[in-house]
Amino acid sequence: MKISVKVDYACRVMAELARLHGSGELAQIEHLAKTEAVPASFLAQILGKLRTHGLIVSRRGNQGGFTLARPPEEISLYDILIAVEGECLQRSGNVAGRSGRRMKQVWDEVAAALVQKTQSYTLNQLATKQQAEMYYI
Amino acid sequence: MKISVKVDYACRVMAELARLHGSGELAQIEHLAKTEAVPASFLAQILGKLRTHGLIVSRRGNQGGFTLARPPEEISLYDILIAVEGECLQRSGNVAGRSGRRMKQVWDEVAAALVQKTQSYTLNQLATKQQAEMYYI
DNA sequence: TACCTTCTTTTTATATTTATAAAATCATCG
DNA sequence: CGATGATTTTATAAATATAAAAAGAAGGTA
Repeated sequence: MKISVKVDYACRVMAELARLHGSGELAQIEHLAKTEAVPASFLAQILGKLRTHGLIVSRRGNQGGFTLARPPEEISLYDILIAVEGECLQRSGNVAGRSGRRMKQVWDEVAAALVQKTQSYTLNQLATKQQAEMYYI
Repeated sequence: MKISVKVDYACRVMAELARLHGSGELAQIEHLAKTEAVPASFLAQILGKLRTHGLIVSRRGNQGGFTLARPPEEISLYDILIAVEGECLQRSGNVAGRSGRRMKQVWDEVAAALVQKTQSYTLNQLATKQQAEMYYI
């Protein structure tokens, strides 16, 4: 029940892509890695996930790079979570013992609350402009 | 962002302790392990955490065992989470890059929602009586 | 066509966490 | 004292997270 570095990286990079959205230019891995302080090699894998889940599109070759597949307001924090981690608040255990069933019920309700909360954040809320020049390394 | 087997075990065992609460008898590891289908040796460590965090009390020796430190309605799902896992929805990463600060803000808000939700469940809600005889192994 | 750029995929490596087990030790009761 | 049962310590297998690198594919340009 922790937020992995990976999913945090993914969100930061998506926020940067949101800032660049509309300019018509593609962002390259190198740029994203620099501005969001993410290891480039790790980022390549993360972008792969985001792409296969349809959140971003890519183009190879000269002037290639990445851009959002949809407008920022149509991509939620939840979408990113699912793309990078699969289901959120999944139970690894099985339903056993006297309280197994009831606990599953409870976990499902807690998970539902989390889903609702994360769906309420969209990329344009994450990509605030005023922090565009503030780096914290 | 997964629910670990460990914390699920902890909750199930606490639910069973809640059912036994008030009878004046202590529950032994062996009993808890059986009725909630938890490996006994693993359970010993989990009970240790619950004990050092003040959720349960124990007595050694003959007729020893465990019991809740407070009435079931004063112990929440959140209390168990903290005891077994430490902070909930902690970020493992650091605050870096153009979006680092903003993302931390967002994660904190999401975490707050989760805290509120888990605090709303207390042990007497988890330990439903009607399932007392229903085993799912 | 040749070449360069940039994404894409795969492989490999390491560190950390998770889940489990077992053994040794300590406390308490009768 | 001796049996019982909690407590602590240690070990370890497996999974996961994080990271780096290399080989491969695609697109654009000279």
